[in-house]
Amino acid sequence: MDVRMVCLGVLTLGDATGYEIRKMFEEGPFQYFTDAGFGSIYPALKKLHGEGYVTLREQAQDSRPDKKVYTITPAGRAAFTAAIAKAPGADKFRSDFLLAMFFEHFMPPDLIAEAVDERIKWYREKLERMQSCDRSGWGAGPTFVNLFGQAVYGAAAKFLEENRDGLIKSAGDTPRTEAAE
Amino acid sequence: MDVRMVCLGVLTLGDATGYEIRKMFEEGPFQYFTDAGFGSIYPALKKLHGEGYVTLREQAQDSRPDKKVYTITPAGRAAFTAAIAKAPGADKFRSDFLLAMFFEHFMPPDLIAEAVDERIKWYREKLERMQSCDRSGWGAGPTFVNLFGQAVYGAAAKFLEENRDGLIKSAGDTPRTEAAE
DNA sequence: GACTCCTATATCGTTCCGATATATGGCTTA
DNA sequence: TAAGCCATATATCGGAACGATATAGGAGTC
Repeated sequence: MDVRMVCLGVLTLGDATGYEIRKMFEEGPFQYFTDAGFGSIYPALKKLHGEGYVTLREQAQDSRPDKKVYTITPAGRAAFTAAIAKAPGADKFRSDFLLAMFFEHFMPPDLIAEAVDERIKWYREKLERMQSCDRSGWGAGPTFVNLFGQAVYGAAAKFLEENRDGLIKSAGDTPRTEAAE
Repeated sequence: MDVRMVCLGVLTLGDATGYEIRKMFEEGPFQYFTDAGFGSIYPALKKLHGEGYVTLREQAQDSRPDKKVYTITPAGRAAFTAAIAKAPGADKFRSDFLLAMFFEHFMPPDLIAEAVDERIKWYREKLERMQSCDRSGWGAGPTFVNLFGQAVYGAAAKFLEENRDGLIKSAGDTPRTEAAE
C-alpha cells in the first residue's frame, strides 16, 4: 500500500488539500499506523491527478499560496476499493530504541535509564491521546483501529514500566563494553 | 539510525557476510524491530568499508560467488557507540491491515473475516517463535527486547481474537459503501 | 524587535525497497 | 527422471519514500 492509495483513502472521507492530508497523518486517527511527509504527499497527489483518480480546484488566497483542494473521482474510489481488497502485507514495527536496548552493554546505565524513561513518557502520551478522543459517532472500523492501538501501546508502556528497574540494575552490575577494545 | 549503523551493530556480535546479516534481519532476534534487504545491505557495507569502519577478507568458494566476510574495526565500534548514545527517534508501527480495517465499510464481511483471521495467525506464529527460542545465555539487552516483543505481539493477538466477531457482525449489519457512488 | 509557529505550496538529494540477474548443488514431487 | 523449488552468495537498477530546505506573510510570544 503506497502513499498514493493512502491519500485516496483520506479523500474518501472528504475533500482535502495536501497540507490537510499531512495533518491527518500527523495528528489524526491515522498517526498510529501510517505516515507520510510533504515530500511524499505532493508528488503522490500530482500522480493521482494524472491518473484521473482525483480532480482539483484551486482556491486563491491572499498572502499565501493558492489552496489546491482535491476531490476523489469514481475511478479513484474503484482503485482504492481494489487496493484494500488485496491481502495486506505484514505489519511492521520499527524501533531504534529497541536496537539501542539490544546493545545496552555499549551504554552507561544513566543513559539507559534516560532512554527508557523517555520512551515510557512517549508511549503514555500517545496512549492518552488515543483514549481522550471522542469516539461517539465513529464507525466500526475507526473504533476497532483506535482500540487496537490502545491495546498495543498500552502493553508497550506497561512492559517498560515493569522492566525498567531490572534492566538498569543489570546494566549497573555488568561491565560496559569499550567502544574500541 | 540508518542501515549502515544497524549493520555495524550486527558486526559487533561477530564477523559476518552480507548474506548472513540479511538472515539476522529475517530470522534472528532483530526481525521484530528492524529490517533491511540486500538492496540496502550491500551498498551499506561498501560504504562502511570506504569509511574504514569495517575490513573484509574474501573467501573463495567453488560453484558459488566468493564470500566476503566483514569485520568491524575500532573506528567502527566507536562510530556505533556514538550512534546508539544519541536519543533514538520515535517507534514506528506501520500496518496496511489496520488501514484496510479503518475503511472496513469498503469491504465485504467475508473478506474482513479472512483478513482478521490471517492477521491473528500471523501474530500467533511470530509470538510462538519469540517464545520458543532458548534465552539462556542471553544478555540483559536481548532478553529485554525479546520480552518487549512478546508483550506487544501478544497484546495485538489477544485484541484481534477478542474483537474479531464484533467487527464482523457490525460489518454484516451495516450497508457496504459502493466503490463508485 | 526578534523569534517561533501556522498556513500552504514545492523541490532536491540521499536513502531505501523490491524486483531481477547470475550460478549451482541439493531436495522434493509428480 | 525431469521439473521445479530452495538455499547459498553476490550485485545492480528503477522507482518510491524520507528529511531537509526554500518561500512568504500574518499572528502570537518573549
